[in-house]
Amino acid sequence: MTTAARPSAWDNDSRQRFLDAAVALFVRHSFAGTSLQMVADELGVTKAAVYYHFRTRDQLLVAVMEPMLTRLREVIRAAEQQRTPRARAESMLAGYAALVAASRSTSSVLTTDPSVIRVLRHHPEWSEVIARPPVLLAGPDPGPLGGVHATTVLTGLAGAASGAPADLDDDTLATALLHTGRRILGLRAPRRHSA
Amino acid sequence: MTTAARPSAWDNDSRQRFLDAAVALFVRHSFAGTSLQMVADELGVTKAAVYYHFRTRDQLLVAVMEPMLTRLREVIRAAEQQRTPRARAESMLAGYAALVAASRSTSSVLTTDPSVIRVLRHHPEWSEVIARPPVLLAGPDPGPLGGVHATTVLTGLAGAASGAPADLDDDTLATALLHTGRRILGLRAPRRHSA
Amino acid sequence: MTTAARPSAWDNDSRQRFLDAAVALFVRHSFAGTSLQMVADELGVTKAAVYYHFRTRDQLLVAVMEPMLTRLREVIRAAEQQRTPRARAESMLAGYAALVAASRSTSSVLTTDPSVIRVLRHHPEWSEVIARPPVLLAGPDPGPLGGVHATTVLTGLAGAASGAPADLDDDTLATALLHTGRRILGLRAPRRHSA
Amino acid sequence: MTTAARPSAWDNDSRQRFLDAAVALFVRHSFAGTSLQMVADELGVTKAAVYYHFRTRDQLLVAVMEPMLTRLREVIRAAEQQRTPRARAESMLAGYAALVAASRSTSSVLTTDPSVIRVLRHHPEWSEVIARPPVLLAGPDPGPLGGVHATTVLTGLAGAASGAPADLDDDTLATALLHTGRRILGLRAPRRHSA
DNA sequence: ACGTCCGGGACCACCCGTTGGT
DNA sequence: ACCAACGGGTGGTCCCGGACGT
Repeated sequence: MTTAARPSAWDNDSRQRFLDAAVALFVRHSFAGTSLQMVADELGVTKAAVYYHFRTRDQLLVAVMEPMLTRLREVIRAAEQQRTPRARAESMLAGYAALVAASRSTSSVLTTDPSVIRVLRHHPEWSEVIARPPVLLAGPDPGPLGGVHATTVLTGLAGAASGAPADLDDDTLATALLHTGRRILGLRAPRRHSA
Repeated sequence: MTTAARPSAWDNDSRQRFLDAAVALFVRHSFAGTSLQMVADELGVTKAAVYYHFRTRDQLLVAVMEPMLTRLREVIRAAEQQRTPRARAESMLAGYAALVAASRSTSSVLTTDPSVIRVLRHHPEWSEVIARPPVLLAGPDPGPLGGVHATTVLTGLAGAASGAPADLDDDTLATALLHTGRRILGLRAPRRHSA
Repeated sequence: MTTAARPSAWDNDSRQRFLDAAVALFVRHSFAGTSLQMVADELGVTKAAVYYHFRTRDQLLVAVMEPMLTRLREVIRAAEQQRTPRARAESMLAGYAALVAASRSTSSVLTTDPSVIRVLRHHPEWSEVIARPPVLLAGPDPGPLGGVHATTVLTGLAGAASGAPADLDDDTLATALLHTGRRILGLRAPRRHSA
Repeated sequence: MTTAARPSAWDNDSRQRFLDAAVALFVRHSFAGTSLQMVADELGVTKAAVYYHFRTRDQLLVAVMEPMLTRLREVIRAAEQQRTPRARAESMLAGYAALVAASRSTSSVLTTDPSVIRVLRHHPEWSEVIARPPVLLAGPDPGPLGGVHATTVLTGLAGAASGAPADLDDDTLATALLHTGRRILGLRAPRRHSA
């Protein structure tokens, strides 16, 4: 009974296999270059099986990105509760570094593929999540170069994470990315209150 | 005679309109998401007109990327003539910063679109141009993080250039990107021989 | 005991809900334009539920039409027992008017949807029921216009019945259609034997 | 030379072949039951050829119905210029009888196929053409049966025309339908001013 | 008496590339 | 230098039917 194969468990399991296959293909061929047929072939099923779980290709994309976007929303929320622009940028940066280190593929797809951004912008619940990070990161430097540096961080860290060797563990990578991000933005490591 | 209507001049002019339209669409929809029909519609002509200038869709892509790749090849060549890894990285970085500032759209397409990289890899004359920059930039830091920083520079600067405000002139942007790149790679500004 | 919950009673009840939903959709979208999914959605169940009651889509159609076709067969049988062509036409007309008034939706689907006729023609038990009415109605006028008038009656009355206001009761509608049909066919009201 | 095959002539000719094939299939299978593949197969070409002339299946339908709808609009316009309800109904009826006799297939498709009506209703330029005829025909009899008779005429005449023998010439059929229509609506033949 | 998940196939829309004209 | 027309094929959507579970 402890290992009873509940339908819902199988359900999630089966669904996850589609998601994993989809990310891998998005990374290699971009979203627009990935057909449902390719996803189906990757798993040895037919397109109808994909269709059962995701009624449209856009919904497949949203389902793929959702866990990462949810975490990103948390990061944004935490950053916006800081009191100074500098603290908000530092918080956003640290959260973002940890996020891209943990979700290397999806992060890179999110920041690089214009088709992905186009789709997510049409989903009201995610459009804000896409728009905020650059603003938060550019906060301490409101000059024209502030935006440039923010973009450098967002695309650079995501690109670096997706290209990092697989045997580099998430924490190490996140720390390295955090330090790199601070150098780009000109932030100094904040003093910790305790320990 | 100087302004003689040479066919080749007209030719190049017309051809350039297709190239410009294509880049703009590649940026907005990625390469895989851009059809010849879209390019034709953008210019108010038929697909056959596109096909007259470019025999295949891949050749259109190559034609779009070629000027930038040629310059990139020059940058690589110049960098490889430096004697120390540090000088090679510095030279590569400076050339790359100037290049992406001058070719903002194409650079970003090159570094972010997997379909583009796939196509160029199949062209022997360009595959090397794609493979060298990370190696040169990672030169001074052969540890696992060297590659991470190199990737951060390549994707970050390109992303920043493509997102930079249009009224930021190329030289200012290139300088800013160069400084950012040095901070990422941990390079110090080299002493100039003169002036 | 009379109201005992017999399985068959429940069965028929549930089955009837599918039939009703199906007719409504056939009227709005034609048979070819109605999918099993639409029927299922209309009732808030899955396709499997539909499939449990009707093994194929064609059988769903036959089940929908069957009550009406059975009655139509009775009408034809009664008409063919009359002795003169005129009496046969009058009998057929009266029965048809009453029938379409009682089965407004199904009648209109039967006479107007070519896909429906095609399916029923493949069912030997119903092909005759479709073929006879025009012949019986055209009986008194064997000229080329006889067939025209017969068709006018068959399609016209069915169309009128399906478009009639819902608060018009069946008897009133049937009487009106009967009179209209007589005018089309040039029939005079027959003398009744009694009462 | 007088009959020189101008491109435009060929153009229209080719397009007309698609339209003719489409009507025939709509009559036999209804609109929803007719695929572009069936149209293509009927003419021995590929779907792309159909797609070149009509960008969507709905546009093919509109193109098929357009000539008839244009004539119907004329008929409506002429009818609405009459002064009495009776004269409007008579005018509408005469025009409709001539129209369905001349466009037998398309008329029957228009009045019987719900999918067709649905599509045309989404086209603002035609929705009025569909809505007016019943009103004009029911004019003289505003009771609940007026609408019933009007519908009987519209569906009945169209059905009769589509089922009429092909060797029945248009004028004879139109006259017969006109007389039938008058009997249904209870109209008497109007006195002509002259001849 | 249903829901879950999926195979196999058709549909429309649209793709890339070609031919033949002008 | 360009357009009209089309072949051959794919992409995304959705269909009918059915195996399997409960």
